[in-house]
Amino acid sequence: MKLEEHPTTLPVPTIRRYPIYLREIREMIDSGAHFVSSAIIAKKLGLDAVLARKDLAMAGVCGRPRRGYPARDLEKAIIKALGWDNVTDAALVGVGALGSALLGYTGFEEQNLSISTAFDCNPAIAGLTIRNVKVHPMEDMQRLIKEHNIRIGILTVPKCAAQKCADMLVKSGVTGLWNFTNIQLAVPNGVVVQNVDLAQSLAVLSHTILSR
Amino acid sequence: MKLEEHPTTLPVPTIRRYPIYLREIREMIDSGAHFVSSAIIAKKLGLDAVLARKDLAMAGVCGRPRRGYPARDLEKAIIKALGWDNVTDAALVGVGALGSALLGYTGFEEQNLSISTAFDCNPAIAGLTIRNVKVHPMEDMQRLIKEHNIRIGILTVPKCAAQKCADMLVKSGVTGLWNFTNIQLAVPNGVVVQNVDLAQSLAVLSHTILSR
DNA sequence: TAGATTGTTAATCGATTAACAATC
DNA sequence: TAGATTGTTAATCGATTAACAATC
Repeated sequence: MKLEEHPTTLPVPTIRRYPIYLREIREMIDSGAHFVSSAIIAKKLGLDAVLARKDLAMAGVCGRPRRGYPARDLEKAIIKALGWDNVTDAALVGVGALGSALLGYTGFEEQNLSISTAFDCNPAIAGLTIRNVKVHPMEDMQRLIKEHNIRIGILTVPKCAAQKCADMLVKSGVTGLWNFTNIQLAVPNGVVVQNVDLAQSLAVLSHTILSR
Repeated sequence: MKLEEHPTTLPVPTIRRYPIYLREIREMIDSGAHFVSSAIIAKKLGLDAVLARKDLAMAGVCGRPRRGYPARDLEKAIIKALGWDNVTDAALVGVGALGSALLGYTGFEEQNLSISTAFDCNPAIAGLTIRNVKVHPMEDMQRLIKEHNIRIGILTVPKCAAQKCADMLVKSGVTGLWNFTNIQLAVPNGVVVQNVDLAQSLAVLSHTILSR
């Protein structure tokens, strides 16, 4: 009988809370804490303490009664669970306003994400260096993605180009797509798509304002 | 006994799917459809047909056996449920790279959101007109937000300024904050905060790639 | 009519919360 | 020791899915 090779899949809600815990834990470490308790973290984040405790337990770190969890270990465990323990190289396609903003965003260091390569079909843009990242023509995609062993493709192209660019990225070998367009992408099995859809977020905001 | 004045609160997962249904329905209307069925919509979006049917039912539109739902009515009902039937004016604070990108994003028309005013504390930026929106100094916030009856504040400032700007927006009278910073904002009761946290989205993507 | 579709009611599933024992 | 905290087990809650009746 073969053992499970892959790490266990955690519940999506838990995964979504991990980056928030992570920030909090890091902040506490920075202010000198060696142990952090679920109660304090939960309070700061407005969550139930039991929920936080369960989430943290899933990262595989044991806490100590009266003390809490060892801060560094917890930090490392969460980073590991998210796959943020090594630098992940990503390629961004579509260097428009949003694409440039993402290229210049320094916050991705927190996630060990490095947008090392960018592509644009506009010959006036390809060739430029935007925010320290060189923009390449689409023809070079397959070669560069293989060369740099890039796993994640970031889609910041106009709607109409989205599926075509997704296809190119997949063909070049990326296994994850971070989709900032509003298109429902079709991808082969084994490729993961994560959509960032501002309309969904705004919908919750507007509806909540409305029904208050 | 007093009747409930506010529209019923719908489940958040349903609300988050509404913009996706809306796009699909609009597309079908554009291609001449007068009726749309839950089965077809669900198939296109990769959802269960019963789920789509329940979601659509919550918008309050009755479908007809063998036909489906009247497309226009359904469109209107969803728009209404989201509060997108009238233009909502929003103010954006922090005209950096992300702020500018949002100012220039044409997709908000779909949601009837108009970012009509922007603010920046940098005197080199305040006074400029960026992507057709005039940027004002922070001192003018309270006056302008009241004058234009602005309900939503969009926060695209650096971390360190986030809470202070949120306070100013709330003081000026906005009831909803669309928070693009990674800070956990503290707001008084009655003010709604919706966070757009890329780290959460990336966490799901990285973890899913990892555990595949 | 037959069959596609809606609408409703019940069952399942998973996440959150509650209760409480264990430990330092 | 007393009390704060973790960890576990059970209960609750809500969303999704399944089963099936109603309708055109």
